[in-house]
Amino acid sequence: MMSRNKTFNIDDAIEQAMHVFRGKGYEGTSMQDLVDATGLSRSSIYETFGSKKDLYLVSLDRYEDQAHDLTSVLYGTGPAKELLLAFFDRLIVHNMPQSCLMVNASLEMCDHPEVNGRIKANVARNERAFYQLLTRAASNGELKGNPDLRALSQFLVNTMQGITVTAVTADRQALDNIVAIALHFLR
Amino acid sequence: MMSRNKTFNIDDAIEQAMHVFRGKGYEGTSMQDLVDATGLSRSSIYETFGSKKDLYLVSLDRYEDQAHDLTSVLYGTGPAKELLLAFFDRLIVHNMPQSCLMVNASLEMCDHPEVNGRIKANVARNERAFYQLLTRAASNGELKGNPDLRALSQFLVNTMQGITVTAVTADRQALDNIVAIALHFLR
DNA sequence: GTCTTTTCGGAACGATTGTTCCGCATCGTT
DNA sequence: AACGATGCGGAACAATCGTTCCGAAAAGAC
Repeated sequence: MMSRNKTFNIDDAIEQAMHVFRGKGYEGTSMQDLVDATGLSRSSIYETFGSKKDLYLVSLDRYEDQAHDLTSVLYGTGPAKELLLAFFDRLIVHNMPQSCLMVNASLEMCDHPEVNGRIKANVARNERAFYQLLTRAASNGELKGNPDLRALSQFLVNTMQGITVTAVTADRQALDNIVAIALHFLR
Repeated sequence: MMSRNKTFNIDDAIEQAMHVFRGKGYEGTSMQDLVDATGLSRSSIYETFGSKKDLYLVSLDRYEDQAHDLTSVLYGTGPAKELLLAFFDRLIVHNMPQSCLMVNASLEMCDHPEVNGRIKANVARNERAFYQLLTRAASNGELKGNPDLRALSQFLVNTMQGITVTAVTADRQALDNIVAIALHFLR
């Protein structure tokens, strides 16, 4: 016998919280920031999510969900080079205004086990996406030489993470230069 | 007619503060943390440095000074490949316990102009170090093809920054894989 | 030894932190 | 229509934040 329903949309609240965390980091975000951004009252936030950290974890999960849209490009059809260029283009656009929440979390919250697990899951998923693409590319003869595909996947993830940091200070041209060189292993 | 000298060593205090900031970030570090780490009283810290942020900026400068020791490897003599491998080895060792203060600052404090300027200076210095090495390597015929050395320098800086993020979750083997692939442009 | 200037520990500042709690408003249920 | 449970705004919580201030201790200058 429930009597009243929430007047706000939980998903919207998470979305707003995620943006704040992404922009200001965990420690840099205050509860007041979250109240302002979501439009909810403190009590509603605590009742719904439990704590600031819980809301942060939920925000990480939301971010991870949306990151799937980005990596989905890598599962497309066509030449590997085209797919990778499209992927990195989208990555750069995504990170030019403000950087990646996951990378942010890597540096700020790496010693919190719940956060660390999510980071590792994110990295592993990216690595798998690259690996899948590379095996296909290899069998199509799109790769120079006979590279270690697992190592190459790790290299591409590293390039990704570098770009989210580099994007803070560099201009678009520099980022494109970086991508072009990183993809030299392609025929 | 000065009457009394400081009983502490300012350089030591900066060193300790730098370690704290590196480990916990700017927002994550409290004044109490700095008091504990340096052994100074609050008043001494404020009298000597001005504010928490001022002490942070001084810590960044100290970090940058020490970073010179790392890049100095790139100015050595011998095959470019050896120098770069030695450089990345030292970079990895440096970043395995805890990540780079500059990269941390890039993500956490990028919108503070005084911080941003220092970050850009750090990136520019690294880029110059690579560029210098690459020009020498090019004239020695150590490079495959005829690459754009400026772009290649940017790529190496990006690889550096990626490694400081990747080092949080990856093991040593993965990092070595990444370096090996990143240096494929060498003959 | 006295004077004078600076250092520095620690108390205190107001502001803000994350969190809790209360009471009225709201709405599904009977 | 009355009940009863839930939602939620806002006041209040203790703790901690960065910062200031004051008084006693210290030490070079005379």
